[in-house]
Amino acid sequence: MDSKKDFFKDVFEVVRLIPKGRVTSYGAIAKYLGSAKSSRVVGYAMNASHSEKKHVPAHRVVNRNGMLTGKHHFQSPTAMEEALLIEGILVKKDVVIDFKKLFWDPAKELL
DNA sequence: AATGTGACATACC
DNA sequence: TGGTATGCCACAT
Repeated sequence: MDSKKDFFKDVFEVVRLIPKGRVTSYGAIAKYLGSAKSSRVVGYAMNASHSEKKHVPAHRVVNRNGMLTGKHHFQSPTAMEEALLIEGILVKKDVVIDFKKLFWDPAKELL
């Protein structure tokens, strides 16, 4: 209540904690924050990440399907794939390969 | 101020 | 098996 962006701030923090070469899902973050049903807000936070002064690796966040649904919101529609590929994450048809293996669950990793 | 929309997820039909 | 409906919260108009 201090700030309406409290949720956003938490999301950004978690996203920044995502290790290189790993990916996570909106629902995982939302759940970690305590609101699994607020997954939409997580996605919205990514959209607001542009307002954040610090860089937020939003490219490491994908939907539950492992699909790069938000790549269109990046600087370039290919920036997300490129960024992921640079980190060693293979992307095919806008879908993260071995997403299940590369999946980084904050609720478990940050436990 | 109120309504609508959205980078999702889950449930139900 | 897939489309529809609802929940969640913040932002845009």
